[in-house]
Amino acid sequence: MKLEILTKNENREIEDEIISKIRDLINYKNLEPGDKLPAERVLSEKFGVSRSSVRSAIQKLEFYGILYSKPQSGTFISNIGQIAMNGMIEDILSLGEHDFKSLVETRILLELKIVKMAALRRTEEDLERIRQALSAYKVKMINGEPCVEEDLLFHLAIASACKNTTMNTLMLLITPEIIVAYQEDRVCEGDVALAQIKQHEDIYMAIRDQDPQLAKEKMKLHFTKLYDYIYGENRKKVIKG
Amino acid sequence: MKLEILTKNENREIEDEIISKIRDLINYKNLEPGDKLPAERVLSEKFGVSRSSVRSAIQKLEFYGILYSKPQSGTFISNIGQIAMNGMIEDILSLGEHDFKSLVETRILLELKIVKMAALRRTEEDLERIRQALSAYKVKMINGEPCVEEDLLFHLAIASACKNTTMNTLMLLITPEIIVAYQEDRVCEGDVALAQIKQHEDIYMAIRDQDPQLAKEKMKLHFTKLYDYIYGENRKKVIKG
DNA sequence: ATATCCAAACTGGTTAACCAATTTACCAAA
DNA sequence: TTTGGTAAATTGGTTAACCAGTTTGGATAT
Repeated sequence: MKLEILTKNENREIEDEIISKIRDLINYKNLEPGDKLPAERVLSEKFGVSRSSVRSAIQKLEFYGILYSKPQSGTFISNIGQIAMNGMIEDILSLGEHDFKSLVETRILLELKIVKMAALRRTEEDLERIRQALSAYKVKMINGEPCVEEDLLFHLAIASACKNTTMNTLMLLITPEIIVAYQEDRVCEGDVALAQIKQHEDIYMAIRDQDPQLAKEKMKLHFTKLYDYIYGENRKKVIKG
Repeated sequence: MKLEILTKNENREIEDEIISKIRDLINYKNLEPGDKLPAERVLSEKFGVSRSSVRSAIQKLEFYGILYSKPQSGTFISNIGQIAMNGMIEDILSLGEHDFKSLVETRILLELKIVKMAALRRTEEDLERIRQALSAYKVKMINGEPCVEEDLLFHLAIASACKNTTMNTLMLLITPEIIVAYQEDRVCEGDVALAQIKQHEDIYMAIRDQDPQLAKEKMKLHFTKLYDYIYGENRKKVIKG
């Protein structure tokens, strides 16, 4: 277990080091957007690392849109300026794990917007999918079983209905971390369970009726509860009041 | 060029197909969170694809938090339930490129929140970084040079100051696409340039004075201009009025 | 002098062999 | 039966060889 962390850190450090070296190379050689990076083999030799390490570093920069690779041709610098590139690489290097508070803050921000858009743009298929997710959630909830997954699936179904590809992707990205953070089998009981179900049903009905403002209000209500749970007294296994 | 697209599509299709097969395998074998996936070699043979293809698919699922790999041990299913996993994989498979409108919508949503948080939490170092970005932006702007990069660096500096790791990461993710979409060398002239600079300065000063509400207002002003530019008449190379 | 063409070198992508660490299975000793 | 240790098998990660296009540079014909 300890080793795993070490390995990950090591790998990360190696990857980041290569990224840093690539940045230095671009700066030193004054490469501009569209210019070709040295070949992977050359870089691996110059940096004294394996070619696959270089490749993984390049792929990461490619993912962030800073580089792009053309097969049988080379790797090129994207059409963003040198200054912007430097700043972004610095940010990429310095970004670490997400703290739970920032995750929840972001989720709330996203979903208050998403639910409005979903209310306006949802199709019948979206509605049916949301309804099914809600149904699965209710079953678990009533039986007193853990239902974090079903809860978040409900919200993901809404995100899918909002027809904003970017926001949907971002929700997909941050959702797993939230699920894991919640994973300790938290359940609700009695009145609270019923209240939670009602909140979800209210959201669903607002979307069904295509009332964006009401949907946002109901989502806000849903989140005030969540906010209390996050920032309130120490987290409890069972919410009773 | 055509080939590049084909190659990418092909790759993507292969990767998605493998992801789909992995999902089916998990469902068929009823694997639960924490269970170990078959070894990469086994999967590559079973699916009739190369091991590196399996690896890239696994890495993608790892990025989305659905799987995690332990060196010399195996690949395991993350601590999210089977139902949630299935829904998320379906979403991942269906998500494509981001349309420009959704990118801008998301950016605006994020930044209106970010700028408030930045005003509250910025350190002196953050402020200095923002100031420098603003300075670089002004120089280009006054000289009538393209300054999209400097503009977005200014905004990224603000994002970095908001101290929300998740939002900062998301900004880093969506920013390059925006830059590229804007890249056609757009410049402002005369009064418009001065107005743009003033908008930025207003935002900077609000952050400096730690006035979140004012910062948000100024950012909103900045974005109404942007919104017009996006949704208004056909995009122009030079904004004059 | 210029345009055309072809082969050799170079490219990123792919495949297969290799490595070190971990897990597993088994056997001997208590 | 339980325990300890050891060696073989299995793992994800790494490296090196290979492949199919692309680019390039110069030889050749016009």
